[in-house]
Amino acid sequence: MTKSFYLTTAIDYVNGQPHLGHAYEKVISDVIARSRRSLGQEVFFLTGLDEHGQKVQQAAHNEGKTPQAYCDALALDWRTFARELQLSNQDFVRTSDPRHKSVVQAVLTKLNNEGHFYRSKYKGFYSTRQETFLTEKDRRPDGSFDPIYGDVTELVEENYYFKLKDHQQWLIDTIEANPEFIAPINRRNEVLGFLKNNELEDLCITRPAARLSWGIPLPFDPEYVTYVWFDALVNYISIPAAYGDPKLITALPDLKLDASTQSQGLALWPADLHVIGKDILKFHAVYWPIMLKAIGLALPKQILVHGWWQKDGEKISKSTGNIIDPLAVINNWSLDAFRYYVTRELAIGPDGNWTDAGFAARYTAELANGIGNLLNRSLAMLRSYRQKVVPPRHDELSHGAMTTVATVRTQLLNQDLQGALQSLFSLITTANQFIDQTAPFKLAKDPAQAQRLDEILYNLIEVCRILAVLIWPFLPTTAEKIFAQIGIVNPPADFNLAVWGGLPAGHVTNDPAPLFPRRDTLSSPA
RNA sequence: GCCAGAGUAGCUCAGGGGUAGAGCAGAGGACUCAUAAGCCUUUGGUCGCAGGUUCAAUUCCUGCCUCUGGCACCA
Repeated sequence: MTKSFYLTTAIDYVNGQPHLGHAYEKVISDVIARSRRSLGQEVFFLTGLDEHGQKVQQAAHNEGKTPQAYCDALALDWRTFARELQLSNQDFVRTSDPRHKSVVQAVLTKLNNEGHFYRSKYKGFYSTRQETFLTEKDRRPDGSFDPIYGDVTELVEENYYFKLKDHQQWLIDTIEANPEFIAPINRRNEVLGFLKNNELEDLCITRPAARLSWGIPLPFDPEYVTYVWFDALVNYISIPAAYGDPKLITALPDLKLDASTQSQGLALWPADLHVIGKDILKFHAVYWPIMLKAIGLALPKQILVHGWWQKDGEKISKSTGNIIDPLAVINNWSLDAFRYYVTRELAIGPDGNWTDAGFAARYTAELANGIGNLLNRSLAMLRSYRQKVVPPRHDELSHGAMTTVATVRTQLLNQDLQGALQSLFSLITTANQFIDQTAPFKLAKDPAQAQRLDEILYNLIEVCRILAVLIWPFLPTTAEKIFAQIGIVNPPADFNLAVWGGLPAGHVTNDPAPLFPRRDTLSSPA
């Protein structure tokens, strides 16, 4: 079986409801997944939830639920959210899944047997009320701890540690030898700078089950559960293992799995892309590669780090109330408008700034007046002048269109989603200029110009058809609507359709209908 | 505090030793197929501040100011 393009999102921690940051990461990942599929690759797109830990245990307790029941309820919301975003994920992992737990335990068993762990004592200040250790940073200027922590006592706790330290130089060498491993480049420099200027400390990988019961028990010491690293990060390999990826079956020979899914033998690992936020870069660029090396697995091809959103130039925060509810935006403006704004507004990497005015401006200028109006005027002219029948093929805009197609292809393969949208819209401008220069509405008044009018109309409809194919990974519903209006039955989900001349003479289109109705028109009384 | 990066048109940003660029916003115009859309033209800048190197600096160097990111909690 040939290896699929395997991409993942971060798995989100289930305390609370999904917000713009979650939606953003999932949408850009989905666009990448759809792009690769359109370009002919098999794709496995994974997203999911991180469910263990103190906060969830506490929140469940407060609601009088078991942690599992609490997570089950929230997981439903998050799956619904994924559907609302039209994510094309193949699976949805939850860290409380038995299939995930068994992989985590197999990993822990293997690394323990091979001497990657040791026990050690940690002495620190412990807040019983918050059930957490405090650090020097938690002290107030006078040296005391904030009363919210209650009684703070010095406590000694024994835990398991993973030997990170030994692999520091290897990691530096690996990152330097693989320039693509961390993108964008400034994030790579950040990691290298950190690794060269600091000595790694070994990683504490457990919590005593006595104070954190909602976790995965260590197979070799039931007094402990594994802490976040060997739980959440492992999701990236636990799902491939569940589908019987031979690389994982070999690396984890003691793993017992569900035979029905395992028999599929999907070839997924190594991941081609981990899409993450900048806040979890260290875990993915430092801990995870070393964990994989210890397990005996290849590293992912690339870690793609995106930025955060601000609103009106300020940090998004619930307390100040400047929040964006993605579902409200989707209900108000349509899913495709949301997907368009977040992919078009910024490149993957820098922080973005959400403004309602900017959103409305892009909607009107680019979606309604841009792609929507081009399709509308092209189909309207074909209807008026040729009774919706496509004339014989003509190639006047072919060269420009094919140049755009080639550029977009390269940009999609480089995950340059913003650039691809910009390229695609330049073709819209070209087509609008073409209409202006050739003035088909004038030619229509002169029967002697019938052939020239045919030529122009063919070029316009064909450009619209190609635009639908190019835009499908970003705006799947819109692309399908364009095809439907042109009267094409097959889906626009295949990049190979973006070849000039695909529209046959004599084809009959449907009637035009606005793809993105102008909002000012909508809201004004008739 | 330490380590990076950035300050260029109203906004978002590109560029780079020799007449400052794009998109959007603003202004004007010709048209009418279209969602009053589209097209053409066009106004805006001491290129953060102060020095230095150079025939020539927005670009290179130094200092300063401001902002952002990282310095192991958090999409």
